[in-house]
Parts: sequence; structure tokens; C-alpha cells
Amino acid sequence: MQREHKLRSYSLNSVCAHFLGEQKEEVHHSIITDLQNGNDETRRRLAIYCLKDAYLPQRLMDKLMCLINYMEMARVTGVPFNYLLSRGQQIKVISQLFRKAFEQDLVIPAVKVEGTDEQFEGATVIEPEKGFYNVPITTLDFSSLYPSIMIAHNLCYTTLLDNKEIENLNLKAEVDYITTPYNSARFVKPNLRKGLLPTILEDLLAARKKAKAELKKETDPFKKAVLDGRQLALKTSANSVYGFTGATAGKLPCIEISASVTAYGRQMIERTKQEVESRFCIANGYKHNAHVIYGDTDSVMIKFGVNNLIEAMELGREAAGYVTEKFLNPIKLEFEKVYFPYLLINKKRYAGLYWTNPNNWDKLDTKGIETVRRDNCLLVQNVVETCLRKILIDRDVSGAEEYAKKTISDLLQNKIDMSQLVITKALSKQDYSAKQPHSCLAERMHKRDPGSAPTLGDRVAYVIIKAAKNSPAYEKSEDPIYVLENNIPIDTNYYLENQLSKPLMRIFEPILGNKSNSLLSGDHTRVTKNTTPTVGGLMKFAVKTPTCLGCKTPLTGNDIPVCKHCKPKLGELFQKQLDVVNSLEIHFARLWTQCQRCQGSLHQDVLCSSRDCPIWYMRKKAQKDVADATGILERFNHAW
DNA sequence: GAGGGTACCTAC
DNA sequence: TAAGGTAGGTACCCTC
Repeated sequence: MQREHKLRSYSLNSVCAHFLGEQKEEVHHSIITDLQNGNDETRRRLAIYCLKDAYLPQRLMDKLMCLINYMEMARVTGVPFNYLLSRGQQIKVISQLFRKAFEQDLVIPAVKVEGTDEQFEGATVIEPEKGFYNVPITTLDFSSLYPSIMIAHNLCYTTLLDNKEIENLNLKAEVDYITTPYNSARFVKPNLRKGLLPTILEDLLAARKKAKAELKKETDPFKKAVLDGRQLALKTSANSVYGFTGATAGKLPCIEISASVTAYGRQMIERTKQEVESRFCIANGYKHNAHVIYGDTDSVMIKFGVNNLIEAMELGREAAGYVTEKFLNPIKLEFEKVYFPYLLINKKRYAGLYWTNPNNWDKLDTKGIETVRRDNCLLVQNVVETCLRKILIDRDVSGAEEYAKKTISDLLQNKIDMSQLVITKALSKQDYSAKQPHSCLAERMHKRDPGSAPTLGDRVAYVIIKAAKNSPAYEKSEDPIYVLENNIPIDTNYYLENQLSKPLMRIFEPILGNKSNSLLSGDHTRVTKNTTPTVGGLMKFAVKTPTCLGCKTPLTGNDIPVCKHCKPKLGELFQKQLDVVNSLEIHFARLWTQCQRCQGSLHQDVLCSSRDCPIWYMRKKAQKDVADATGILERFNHAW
């Protein structure tokens, strides 16, 4: 799951909730013995727990068609099935190399390589002309850029030449071999020897083409997803071939190949920009001068100057065909989509409404910004997503502003559910050089309970709690469950200043300019209601309050927080609270039979355990309220 | 408080 | 032991 899918949590429970819409039974290990030694009912619950844990992984594999997909990958690459699970990309490339080399009676040398730290130069990212574009922006992409470069120029171990070979074989430049833009590396032309890598890549691309054709014909949404996964896997495999040649810590690195590939790529994106801008201009009879506003590796975003989709698409097709002609087969520049409107925030960060036909938009596409990142809390993700939808789809900027303001106001008044504030980050190292919120929390949790603490590779979930002024974030991170159980207040200001403000400003600034500052100041940022504890709000008045509940006079050495004078009056108050608690319990008892998110059935006294399930928090909160209230009442009655 | 360095995650 | 690549934004820690 971790390898193939990017999720916020990889617990069995949350993965199943994500893919199956079903959750596991929650049974803490400490009560297993009691359940077993109990009665038929408790043993039944234990049995359900065991059964579910067994069949959920099975159902997951069925749903994701793991067997079929892996089998297919094993066939394509020629590696044993279990290598696909236990090993990386390299073995797949090596295996294909061995296969092709064997056909041609070639032996691949076993090279001892000491990995170097040196990197070779990668792709070009065109400096973006940041801003909000209320005109169609046409996007052209090279399809499978790196594989097609390797095929077009016949880049391979078996075609790489050195001086001695050129001399011995009496090869002529340009006629017999080419010189690449990287360090004048030379490769023979395919008519003298066709490389192994280009052959492998052609096979992979053909397989991908087939999968894509089937994808187009398929109507069943799930089979479509599988085919899409397959063509993506073939694409990754094809791209891995380039990566393999550049893997200095690998089995057969060849920087001449990988660095030549990226060097060609850099030339090509530059050339594309120049060709488009010099052809599509007023001087050549077009209505406007085309301008490339951004591009990354294999793509260019073009402002043709037209203001309707049909023209933007026609020009896109024309430009793609025009540029493709300038390059060798099978290099192909394709028109795929138009963004309209388009918000270009920075390199690798943009959002736009995605059109493939002029009649209906396909989707809201966002790249790199908070909506697609897993290291933000859901609040940020949801606010940014909603604001973008309002701006780009509804064209309602003031509505987006209002929504952002409302959210800020809700946040500062503690009205946001804590599940929206949970941040997750992967714990990827054993020793961190600098302290960090998630690593420090993992350490603290380990001290509390080594059994349940996150370990290397896990994603750590945390919230930021109130602490002394200016204390660093790594002291303010806390386990959401612990916060809930101990009624610890959340640092809402942190969420405004360190989580929400910058992402919001980045979206609104290109549209509103200086006016966007008003988002973060004004009435909505005033805290009108005092920040109460974020959880367990119902019965918060008692126990720790050192003043009388009725007349507010300070109390000393009194277990019950009321004075004798007020006690009789409070009897009524407690009855009211009890009624609330009872109705709440009934309400939640009804709720508890079904997870409100996934509709999975739940044992009545079992909690849905997904930490980012809002209902989970509601139930946990209600349980705590009931427990608190019961405790208070017991003590109160006893003293009375 | 500025600026460098680290960590994380993403785009391609 | 085995490990696809580089570019790049952002947040936070640490040092000066």
C-alpha cells in the first residue's frame, strides 16, 4: 500500500475505510483475554474481530486486483512474482536487459560500482510568469519524453562509443554516430546497431498504448481504474529505465546515457518555447503573439492571446503538430488540455479548470499546492480547495473570501473539530539533526507506551497545543488521542498563523493584490468567545473549577465545586445536565451502530478507530462527557 | 531577524 | 544488503 498509494494513514483500518468503505473491529489487545474468558457474546465479538482482520486484507487485494496487476508486471519484466513486492525498480530493468541481451548473444558485465554523491543535471523548469489568468492557457506535453529521447537517439550501453572504438572501426561523425549535448558523448546510429534499451522501451510503450486503447473502450469505472493503473505502471517502468542508467548506487550506472537524456530534454523544451513563440505571432498572420508562461520538463503552457476555448484548442493542436515535425521519431508533442482560468502560483504549483473539449470542463486540476499535500491538516486542505472551487469554477471571489473569513473566525472561536487539525508526517529517520514536531512527539509517545508509539516509516499524527509563548513547535506537538483524553487546549493561533495564512495569501494575492491582507485582520479574527477546551465541552464546569458554580465565590478544600448556600439550587441544574447526557447517549447509541463515514457496522461499545474520522471524535467526545458527568454526579450525590 | 541547512513532499 | 532520477517549494530549526 505504501509503495503504490499515497495515503494519509496506512493503518489497516484507514486503508480499508479508503478503498472498501468498511472498517475493522476495534479490540484493544489488553482485553482479548477477558473477551475469551467471558461469555458467548464477548467471544463472538472476539471472533468477529479475528475474522475481519483476516478477510479485510483479502478484500483489499481483490478490489485492487493486485494478483492480476502483479502477474502482468511479472510477465512484462520477467521477474519472479515476489520480487515485485520485496525489491525495487532496478531488478525489473536488469531482468529485461538480461532477456534482450540473451536473445542477441550478449553478456552483461557484473560491474562493481561505488556510489558517488555527484548528481548530473536534470530537467529545465521554465521560470513561471506568476499570476491569475482569466484567459485560456493551452498546455502541450511531450508524450513519454525520456523514453522517446532514448529511442530516437538510440541511447544504450551497447551503442556508447569511446575514442578507441571510433578509431578502430573507422566511424564517421554524423554519418555513423551522433554526438549528444552532454559532454560530447557519442552513440552509434541504429542502422549499425540498435540498442537494447530502445528495444525494451519500444515494447513497454507499445504495451502502454494497448492498455490506453482498452481504457478508452472500457465503460466499467473500476476496470477503467485498473487499466489506468496498468498504463501508469508501464509508464513508470519505462521512466525507470532512464532512472536506472542514472542510479549511481545501482548495478549498471551510465551517466553518459542519463545525462544525455536530460540534456536533450533541456534543449527540446527550450526549442519548443522558441518555435511556438516565433511562429504564432502577429507577424505570421495570427491575431496575437503567443507566449509561453510556464513549462516543466516536458510541457509548455501557452497563452495564445485568444479568449475562447475553441480557438485555444485549435491553436494547441496546430502548434503540437508543428513542433513535432521538428524532432525525430518517435518524439511527439501532444495537445492535451486547456486551463481556463489558470492560477500560476510558482514553479510546480498551480491550479486551473481543466478542459479537453470546449463544452464542459473535466475537473479542477491542482498541482503542488496544499490540496494535494499530505503534510497539511485537513482544515487547510478543505479551505484551500473550497476557495479554489469558488474562484475557478463559480467565479465567485467574494464568496471565497467570505468562506475563508468564516473559517478563520470559526477556528479562533474553537468551532473547528479537532479531526480537521490533525497533521501527519512520515517518521523517516532514526536520528534527526534538528528537533521536529513529529519526531519529538514520537519520542515522547515512546516513553509513555513503547507498544503503541509510531516507529520508523510510520506516519505520525499530531495537533499543536497551547504552550508558553514563543515555545518551538516541537514542544507543542501532541498525540490527538492524548489531547482528547486530557482535555488539552489547541493552539488555534498557530493554526491561523502557521498553517492557514500563507496558503490563503498565496491564492488570494494574485487575484486581490493588496486587498488580500484584509483576510487576516478584521472582525473575524477577533475572539469573541473565550477559547474553551476543544473537546469534552459539556461538563467542563466542575471538578477543577475553584469557584462556586452558582455565585462564583472561591472555594477552598471543597471536593464539590459549590458552596452550601448554592447546593439546593444546583440540584435542578444537575438534573438538567443529566437529561442532556441521557439524550446524548441515546442519540449516540443510535449513531454508534453504524460508522457515519463508511456505513460499516459497529459493535455498540466499539469505537471506530480512524483518527481522522470526524464521527470518531464526536463519539469519543460524547463518551467522555457521559463519563465525566456520571463521575461528577456520583461524587456530588455522595457528598450530599 | 536574516540566512543557511534539514526534512518533507511533490512535479515531472 | 539493496536502494530508479533531478528540480523545487515550503516550513521549521539553528546559528550568527
